Amino acid sequence: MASFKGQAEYSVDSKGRVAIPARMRSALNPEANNSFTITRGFEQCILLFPLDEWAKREAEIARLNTYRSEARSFVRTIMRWADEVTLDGQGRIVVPKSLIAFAGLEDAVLIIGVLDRIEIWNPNVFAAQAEQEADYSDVAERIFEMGRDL
Amino acid sequence: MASFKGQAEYSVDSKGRVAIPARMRSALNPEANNSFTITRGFEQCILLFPLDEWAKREAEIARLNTYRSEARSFVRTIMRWADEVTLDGQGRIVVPKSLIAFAGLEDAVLIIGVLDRIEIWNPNVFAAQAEQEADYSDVAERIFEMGRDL
DNA sequence: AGTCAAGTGGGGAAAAGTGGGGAATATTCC
DNA sequence: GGAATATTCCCCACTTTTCCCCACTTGACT
Repeated sequence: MASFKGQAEYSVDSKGRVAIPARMRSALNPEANNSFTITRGFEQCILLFPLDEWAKREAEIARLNTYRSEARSFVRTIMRWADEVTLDGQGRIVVPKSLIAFAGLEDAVLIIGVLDRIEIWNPNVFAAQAEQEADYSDVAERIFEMGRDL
Repeated sequence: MASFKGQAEYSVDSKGRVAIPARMRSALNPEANNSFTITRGFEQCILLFPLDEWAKREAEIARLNTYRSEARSFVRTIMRWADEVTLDGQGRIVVPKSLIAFAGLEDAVLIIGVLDRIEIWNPNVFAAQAEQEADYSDVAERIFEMGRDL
């Protein structure tokens, strides 16, 4: 599995292009074919899954029981926003307009590596919602304790 | 497991480079590949985990169910600050700007070996927070009492 | 005194990020 | 259907940052 990490603040140009940090590009498997499935997150942000990683997710989704109305709605929402994007020669992707609007992107974006996915945020939106989250030490302590147990 | 110990006061140069003490470098496993995952600590300091050590922690994190909102925020918070750094030919690492800012690093740094990790502090920040801590012997007493009760 | 290892500083080549032009392709509108 | 317009894609150019290498200093040990 790709292991994205780190953060960067980059710009969105007038054509809706966003550069993907070189660190994260080099974490891609060759099977991803320099491409991502781009979709909306549960929070107000954009998600990028390498193509190979997305294939696994899609398989999971396909297994859901679509005789249940809830499941149908869930699958519909996920797939409705999903699109495929490929890196250009400069290591950038073009973000679909609908997703730019959804995430409220303006000039600058915050790009975060989150293990199997890359998240793209409007920095202001991120700051606003990060405030509501639990304190870092509460969160981190649990993880680092876990490590110690191994 | 690597076992770091001791302390040193080194400098940060204009390029954000910090030398890692030779003692600590020689404590690295070959599997660490002369690389660390660098991240923020609970306190206002920077943590370095040898790559092999970090891999264990990351495996734990990857097991979390990211369809749960709490887990998502948890993983995002951890991975956002994490980055991979490698020793250069002179035994130094480049500290990411966001972490320099977080830890408030200036010209000098205090480097402390703490078992499985290395901590990097602004010496002034360290002194200030050390003052607030309870007396060393009181702390020791409590910690080891706890252990005995388990 | 000489050698060696360790820490420090800087120069230059290479890579990364940013912006824009223009051909090819789609889309819209008469 | 065809012209006009818009969009997409690929390429080139510029600036900044990163990375790799070399050189100097200091202190320990022989």
